[in-house]
Amino acid sequence: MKNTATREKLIETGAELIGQHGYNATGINAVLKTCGVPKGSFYHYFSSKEEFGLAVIDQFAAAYDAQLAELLEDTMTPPLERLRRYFAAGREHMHSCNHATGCLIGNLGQELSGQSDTFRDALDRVFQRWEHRLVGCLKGAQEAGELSAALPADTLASFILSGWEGAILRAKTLKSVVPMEQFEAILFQQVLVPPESNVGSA
Amino acid sequence: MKNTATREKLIETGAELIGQHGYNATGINAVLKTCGVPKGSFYHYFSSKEEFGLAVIDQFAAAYDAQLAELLEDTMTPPLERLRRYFAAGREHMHSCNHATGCLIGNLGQELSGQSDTFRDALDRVFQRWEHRLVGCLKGAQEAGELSAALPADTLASFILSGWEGAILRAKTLKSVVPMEQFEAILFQQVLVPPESNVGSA
DNA sequence: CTCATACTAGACTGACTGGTCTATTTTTAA
DNA sequence: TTAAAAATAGACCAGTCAGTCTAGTATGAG
Repeated sequence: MKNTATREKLIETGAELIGQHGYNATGINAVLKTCGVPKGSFYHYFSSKEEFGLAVIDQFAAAYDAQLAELLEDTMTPPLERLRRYFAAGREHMHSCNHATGCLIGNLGQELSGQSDTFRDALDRVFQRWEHRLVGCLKGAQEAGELSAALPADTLASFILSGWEGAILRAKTLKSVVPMEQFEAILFQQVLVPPESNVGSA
Repeated sequence: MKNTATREKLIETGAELIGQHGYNATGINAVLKTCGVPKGSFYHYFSSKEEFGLAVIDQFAAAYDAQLAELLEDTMTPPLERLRRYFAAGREHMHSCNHATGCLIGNLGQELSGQSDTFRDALDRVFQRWEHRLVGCLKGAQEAGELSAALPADTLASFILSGWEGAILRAKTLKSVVPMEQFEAILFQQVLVPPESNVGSA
């Protein structure tokens, strides 16, 4: 029987520290000290820091995707309202980490995608799954008549994901969720508009 | 007379390496080896790596702001066309660095704003100057009747900056400028619209 | 019980980190 | 001409890094 508890503890601690300080700035020794695991165990479960980092990404992606599915596929709620709840959850998370962590995948994408193709591929897959969830929600909104069908859902999803990630970045440097609120405001006012409406008219 | 050539060479090399690998992953020795400057000179000009990093940011911000002013305040060109040129320049730069570097300020904002308030402040000031240039251009567009005056220019500028930074991040992880193109497409189709137009109607 | 495997434990290694130190050369000003 | 200041030069330091190594303990199968 495999003891996965230690492995999970390492990954959990790693996600926390890497989220706070980034991948390069997080030493293995710091992870070990934080969760009280000896080095021998670490290299029993992971062959290298890179493999560990990938495991952290995988674990985070799985948990995040589950949360995303729950929020964006909640059929009891109108599609655009699900999106609003998703944004609200993001803002809350930003508050709860004192505007310091932001989005682990976004952080690592910025830090590592120019450094290692293995990491870049892993992170890109996460982004694409994420985008795919958005596409589903947006198509639902179009079918429900909440959203103009004139805009292709996949382009829209890419637009939203980019904007949201950028807003998180700005929120980090500003130490305020205002950029996230501004992004959401204009997004719903100008982009996620019902069919045949006259938006933005002066 | 101060010999600023060596200092500038250090900053230039630093900007390049930090842009490629990030701040933490760029060692001082690597910078020195790349530009052939001995360590004694480095610590003659900079008291620490942090001060060096801030100098790199300052230098980059000044150069970037100058370029921004040239593009966005070119009165021979209609305001929204200036913005399109700015986006085109960004895409070209993304190509020219093989989708690896992206935006130095965005990279460092992601990497360092949770790590050091000094860095965070410096980077935030750059973002704000940048945003201010956008506000000017957007107000110009509103005055020229190219853009609905219903949307506050500062909220719009924040929206654009966030979206653009996020699109750059996505472009890095995807190794493709498509996210930047998608952002621009929807931005001009839905957000930067003339007064009283019926956009997005199905 | 016995033996192999899973796991824990942490001292240790070589490479590299940011930073210090002393010495030397070049430049400037008087 | 000379002395101070600016700048170059790189050996060196303590600390940290990812990763290795050996040893010991727990566990489960037969």
